[in-house]
Amino acid sequence: MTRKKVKLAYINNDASRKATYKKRKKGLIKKVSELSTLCGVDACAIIYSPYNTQPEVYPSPGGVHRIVKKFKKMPEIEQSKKMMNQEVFLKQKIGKVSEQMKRLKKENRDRELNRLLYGNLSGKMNLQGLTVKDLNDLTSLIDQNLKDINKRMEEIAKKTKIARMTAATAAKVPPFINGEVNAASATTMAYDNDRGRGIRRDLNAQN
Amino acid sequence: MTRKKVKLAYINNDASRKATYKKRKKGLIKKVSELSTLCGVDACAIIYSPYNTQPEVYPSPGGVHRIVKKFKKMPEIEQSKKMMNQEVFLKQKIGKVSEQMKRLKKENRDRELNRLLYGNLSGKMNLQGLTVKDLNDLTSLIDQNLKDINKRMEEIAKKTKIARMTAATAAKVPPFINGEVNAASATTMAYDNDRGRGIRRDLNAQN
DNA sequence: TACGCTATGTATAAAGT
DNA sequence: TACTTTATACATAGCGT
Repeated sequence: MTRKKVKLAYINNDASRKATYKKRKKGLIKKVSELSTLCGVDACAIIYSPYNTQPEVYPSPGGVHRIVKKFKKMPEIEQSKKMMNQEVFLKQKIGKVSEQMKRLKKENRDRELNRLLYGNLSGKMNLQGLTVKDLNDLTSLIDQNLKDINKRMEEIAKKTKIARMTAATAAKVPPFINGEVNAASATTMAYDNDRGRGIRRDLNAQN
Repeated sequence: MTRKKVKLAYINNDASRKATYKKRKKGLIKKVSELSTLCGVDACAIIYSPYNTQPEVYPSPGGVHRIVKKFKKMPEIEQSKKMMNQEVFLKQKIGKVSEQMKRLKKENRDRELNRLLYGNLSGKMNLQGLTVKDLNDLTSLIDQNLKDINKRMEEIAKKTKIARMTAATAAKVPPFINGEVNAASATTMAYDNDRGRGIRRDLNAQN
């Protein structure tokens, strides 16, 4: 069966178009009806099609007249205010999608940095190809990772109830359970094993 | 997360109702827009809600006016003809559901008869509790089963390419591959092993 | 031509942030 | 409160009858 992804455009094939019309009109009317019921709002729909001489409406001709009357009472200028029309609808949609794209780009970049970090953990990192921003972000990333690690360590320490362990066993753990390790010290820890500290000072100066 | 099944009734919780309204209104407008595009029809929707002083419409105030105007031109009597309104919509729905129930009942009955048939294949069938209709249906069922079996046999015979088999092996198969076995002979075959043939004549007489 | 089926796409109820 | 996420319910395209 393998259903296609619906090209949002006029359907050229007459039979398909009619079939789609029938199905979607039914679905649409159901939706209007549900919205009215669930949210207790006044809503109507009018659909003109070549398949019926009369328009198909919801909720009923009378109901449509009542709602339309209410609509007509407003001056046109008022009607245009804060109203959902095609243009606004599309613009909002575009805005949302742009936002999402931005997020995705950021996510991608973060992943890339992570890959860089973990891919080089055991060897020496090659920082030559990175921009200043990349390096700063990498620094933040390391900080965040260390914070996460320490947090996790504390959780595990609590859960396993270190206090009840023998002195000999507990002795192996202390470095990780002595209270919280803040961001500054975490960074220091990271750069103590690298040439990074000097670089970071430069970067901070540029910010 | 486990989404509930949507009780089609007014949502009492204010926050939920508003959330649902926003989502569904958006979905509804999208649907109207899609119907217009895909099928090239004139359609509009007007929604009044307590969340906006102005009604929310599709496609635009101007477009709505145009469509509404067209609608208002018709005499009310004409509008009621062949039009989709709430009542017709519900009646059609009820009709469809009734049809489906009918089908399901039939399906259930068929299954029951099948169970009866196969559950008694090796022993003697107890036909005492059955109605005349049950017996007739059971007869049809047996016919159908035999037809299916013969059809399947032929398919298998073709697939395994009997012609290429040795004469010794092929000799075991002939009874099932000698052309098509029609309904009448299938029935005969079935009843040759049973007292059923007599019963069937009686039943046919009653029909 | 219209209707039923079913795999797949889409809408959305809840819960999280 | 509004936006995002996730699991599920719901709508429906393409087929077959």
